[in-house]
Amino acid sequence: MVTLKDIAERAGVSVSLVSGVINDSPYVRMTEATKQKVLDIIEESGYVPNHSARSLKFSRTDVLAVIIPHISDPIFEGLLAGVYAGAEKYGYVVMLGDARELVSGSKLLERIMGQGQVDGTLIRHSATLSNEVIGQLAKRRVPVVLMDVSDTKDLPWVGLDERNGTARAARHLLSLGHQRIGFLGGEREYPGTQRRIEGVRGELGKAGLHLTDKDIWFSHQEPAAGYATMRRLLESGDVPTGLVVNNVTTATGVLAAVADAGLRVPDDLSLVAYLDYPAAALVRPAITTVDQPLFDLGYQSVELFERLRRGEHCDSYTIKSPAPRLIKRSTTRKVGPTLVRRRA
Amino acid sequence: MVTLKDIAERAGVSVSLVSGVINDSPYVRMTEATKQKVLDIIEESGYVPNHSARSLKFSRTDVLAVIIPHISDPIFEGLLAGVYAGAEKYGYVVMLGDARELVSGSKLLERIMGQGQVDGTLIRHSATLSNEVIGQLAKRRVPVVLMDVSDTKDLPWVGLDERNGTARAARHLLSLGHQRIGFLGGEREYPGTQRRIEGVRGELGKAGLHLTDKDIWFSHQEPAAGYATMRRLLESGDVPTGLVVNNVTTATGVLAAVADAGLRVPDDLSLVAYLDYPAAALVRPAITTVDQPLFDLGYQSVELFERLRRGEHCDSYTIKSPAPRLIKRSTTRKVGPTLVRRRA
DNA sequence: CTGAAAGCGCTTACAG
DNA sequence: CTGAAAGCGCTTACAG
Repeated sequence: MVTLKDIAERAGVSVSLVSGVINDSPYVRMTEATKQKVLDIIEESGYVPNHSARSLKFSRTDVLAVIIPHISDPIFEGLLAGVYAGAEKYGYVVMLGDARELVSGSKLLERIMGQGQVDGTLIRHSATLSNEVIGQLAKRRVPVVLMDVSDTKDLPWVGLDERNGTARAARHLLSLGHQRIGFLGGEREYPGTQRRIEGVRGELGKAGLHLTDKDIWFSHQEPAAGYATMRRLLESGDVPTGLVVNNVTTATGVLAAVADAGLRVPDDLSLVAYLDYPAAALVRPAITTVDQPLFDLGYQSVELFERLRRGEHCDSYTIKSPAPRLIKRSTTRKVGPTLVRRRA
Repeated sequence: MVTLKDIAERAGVSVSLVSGVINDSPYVRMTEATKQKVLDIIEESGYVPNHSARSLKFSRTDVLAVIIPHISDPIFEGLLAGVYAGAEKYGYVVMLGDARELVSGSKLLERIMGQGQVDGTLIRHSATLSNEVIGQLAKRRVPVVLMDVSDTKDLPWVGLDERNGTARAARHLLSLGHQRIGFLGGEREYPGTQRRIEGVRGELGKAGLHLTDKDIWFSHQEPAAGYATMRRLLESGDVPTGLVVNNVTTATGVLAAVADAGLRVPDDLSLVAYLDYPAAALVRPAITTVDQPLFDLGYQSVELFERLRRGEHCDSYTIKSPAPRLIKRSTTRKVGPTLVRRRA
């Protein structure tokens, strides 16, 4: 391996001189000629500074750990794109981890908790992640930011306007004449779920309607869980005409369950999914969704992290703009004759 | 930050002694009592060795860079699970990168190419990744392994039995009476695509049939690309009765295009997708797929990497077992009357 | 304008 | 059985 020392020898100068040219250090001065000579030798030898040595010197690793509930869930694509963009901007490389891997004794946790391995951690909170782990992280020397609204006072966070998001979904259903609207999806323990339910409840309240407990169906996020939950809902025999599903990933399973029951969307049931991703437009029926600025969430989380890291004081906050946007596709329609007949 | 020196002082011993107990070094001996005392102090002080310092000393980082064409594509879920499992086994943490980020000048490339930043790189080859980048990587000091069959002699690889995989798909269609079978998906420049086409072609050949060039439709992998390509196929007015789609992700878009054209799957067109993921069972119609051992591919790639890293000689190879497995769901059926009528 | 030295936190032969 | 010293590759005040 070629080192600074090698370059210095080949150039006939001292190592500090070489280090100086690499870092454009104001402390070390040199003639333009020697600088160029050193640069040429670096170029031809393919020298790259040893990163571990710099890490040790500066106690910074330039790696940012990013934990999300489920790596391969396409719902996180936008979020990750934002995180990667922010990371690139500030010179970080991201170490992506699955929350399910973040358990006691795992290498991942060890690394994140250890010293000198990562400069900080961004976490998309989820029910998968125990409060114990969160608590441990909060005690770390390096910043941890939650990419999610949170009830924790210990950790800084940036979140989406969840209430407004599901309220937007409910409003759409209401405008289509739906009077009985249910909520399906989300884990009960997850703080975001409560806010999403409140969003629907609040909107129904304005219309003089109610979201009753029996119309709330908690569910894990995977399509298979959505399928199973929707099946139970259907078997209960007491089905709302409109459904706010949290979230698109879950919705694909929900749609399959409806189809298997011989019901049609949107003729027999209208459905709007909270959160959007491109594939929602490419299933049939295409899913009506509420789009939220997930890219911004990722990007701004890195920004917040960076400020924290520089010792600036930062408050947690909710991204209010752009506001949640309804994307009308094909899973919602006016409460119509088919439905009425069926329910009669 | 608490260091080795701090621990040594608190325990009243030398730093080498402390280092010795941490690493169970055979060079440094101590009484059971002092060992326990040191261990207690480490415990109570929450000391964790500085990773950068160890990296510098051992010139190893314990991080493995893993590059895939598209981070959020669920098709890679199994592959990643295998990689993560292997990484955990050998004590690596993974730095996941998107091939689309791996461009000249990016932090990601810089890190992967640099020294002392990663111990090696696993790459899922793709058309996205230029040969130039691959070439640069091949020159690196640290091992690079391709998680894919490849034509490169420069880089070690482990791959799937692509030919046999698509042959299995074609065989299924043939057994259902399909006589004209097309291939849709994959990028022309990607070596795997050629093998997949050969798989279909070979199987048709055995049945005395042909895969003509006009029944081969290249496409990018995203659903939207599958949609656009299928649309063009449909507009050509000359549609096969059976289609092998490469791969499931693309297939979701293909199915939407078929639905939008007012055609039904499998009544008007049978479709089998190459490669499987759980969500394929949770769309309607559920997609008939050919499952391949993607987890094994990821896991074994780490194994190969590890052996390489230890200086052992390793040949590239194709995973033949378990053999590709057909998962019959709802996108294929016998060439039937509907189809005949339509084509008449 | 340039070089020698100390130090980041660790490990490991070596001397006592 | 235990400690002092050198060294991994780098950067940065400091002395010349």
